[in-house]
Amino acid sequence: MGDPGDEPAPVHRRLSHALREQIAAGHFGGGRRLPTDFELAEEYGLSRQTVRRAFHDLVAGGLVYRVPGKGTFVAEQETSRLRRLGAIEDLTNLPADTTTEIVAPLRRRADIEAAGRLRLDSDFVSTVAYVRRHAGIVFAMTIVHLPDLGVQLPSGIESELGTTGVHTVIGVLERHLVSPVVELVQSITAATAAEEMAHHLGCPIGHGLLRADRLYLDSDGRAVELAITHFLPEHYTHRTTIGRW
Amino acid sequence: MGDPGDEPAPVHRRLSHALREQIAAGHFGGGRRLPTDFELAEEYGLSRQTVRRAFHDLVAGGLVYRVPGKGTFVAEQETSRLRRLGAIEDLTNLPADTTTEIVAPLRRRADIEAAGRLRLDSDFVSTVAYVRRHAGIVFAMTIVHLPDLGVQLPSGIESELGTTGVHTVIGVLERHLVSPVVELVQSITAATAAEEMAHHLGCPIGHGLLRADRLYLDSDGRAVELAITHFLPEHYTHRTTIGRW
DNA sequence: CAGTGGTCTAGACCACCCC
DNA sequence: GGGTGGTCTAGACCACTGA
Repeated sequence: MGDPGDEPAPVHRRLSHALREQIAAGHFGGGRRLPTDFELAEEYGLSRQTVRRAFHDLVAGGLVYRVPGKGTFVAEQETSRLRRLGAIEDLTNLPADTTTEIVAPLRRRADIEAAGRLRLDSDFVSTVAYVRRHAGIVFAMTIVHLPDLGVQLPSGIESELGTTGVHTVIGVLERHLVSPVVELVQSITAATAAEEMAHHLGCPIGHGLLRADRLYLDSDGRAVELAITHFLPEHYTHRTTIGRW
Repeated sequence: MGDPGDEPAPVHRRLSHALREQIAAGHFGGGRRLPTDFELAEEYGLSRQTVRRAFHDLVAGGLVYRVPGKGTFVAEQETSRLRRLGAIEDLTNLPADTTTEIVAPLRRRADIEAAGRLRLDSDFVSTVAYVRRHAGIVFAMTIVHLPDLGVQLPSGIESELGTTGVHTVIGVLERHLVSPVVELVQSITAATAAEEMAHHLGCPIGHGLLRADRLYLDSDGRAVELAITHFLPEHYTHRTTIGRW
């Protein structure tokens, strides 16, 4: 009943999704070349334009780049403190060498502000907090607010996010949702470290931090997660590229 | 000589450029509908696919949105402290009700770090600093570094950026460049206000600020401007949207 | 029902790269 | 010269909107 939400995705999107997964699995690692338009059109029985449409999305997300006369290549990994967000899927898995550690367990409680930002009728949200480490060094702390979803919250959400967790909350959560997450609205601003925040991040009180609010929306426009992350500017820079007039 | 750089832009890009300008001029103000694919194809003598390609860029930039069965509409303006960057052209004109005031005049001097980030052989850059106001309130301070361009620096660059200026430096500069600006690399992090910065921004020393470094590249890959802006978080939030799996 | 945007195909020409 | 990606065309079918 209602909308099943399982309308078949367009062919070009399924192709770009398949290519993303193959890239993530390292099938084209080390700057090796991807198949050409014509090869993929042949392999999947598609027109070249449909293949190009799929590549267009990957290029826009910064995952690959194309060179006229040469071919299509996997973009080099961003290293150290630079992070690029070009696709929602980049958020469902933590980058290599990054782990999370829970500092406040999942608890259901009233939070008017978070509930309002999640556009809930109720004032109750479930909240969990954790720190993120890269190469063993804490570089951020995240507070996640989840609405009362129709489904039971995944019971393993905490154990799955243990010290050596490699998934983000949204990555774990998404497997339990009926509608997929299709949009992320991100607001970035600056903040200063209060006492508890400074304690978890290992910085002085009053230290300048980068604050990112990320609101995840499913295909029905419902907010399914609000994540508020404070980054240590010494260890994290948010980078975006705008181009192609 | 060398490369003239005046290779004709693709038709779809010229169309999207024309539509951008008409939108900026208010031809489709107040959520009114834009022409349909077929109308534009007819008017410009193009195929529908080419028109769609032009619209795709505008949609990706967040300038317009399309509703199946209804039409194409200009996206609502972001208000107050939210700012969205979807296209380089958004940077060449200041938003409405925003002005600039020079606080340090243009001067040529040695700056190894800035020269390095502009990838110059020389250590000399020209630097100018100004504050930005919105509705009369200072919300940011920008330091702009310019390389020694082949051309004479526009003599009117300061007067053009007076108290009531409506152009950004890159907007003025771009009219004097041989190659157009086609790419912007932006890094965002947090910083704290030093004494002079705090003075210009009217905030306490040590106040948390949002710092954005913007490097503008022309079509030959040369850096033509490095702009370092510190924003007051109370009056500015950087917002981006990621979507469409 | 006509009109809209979303998708896909089949074919073409071009500039560029590399052999 | 063959292969690559970039562009453009002409036509088709679909789901959805709104009168």
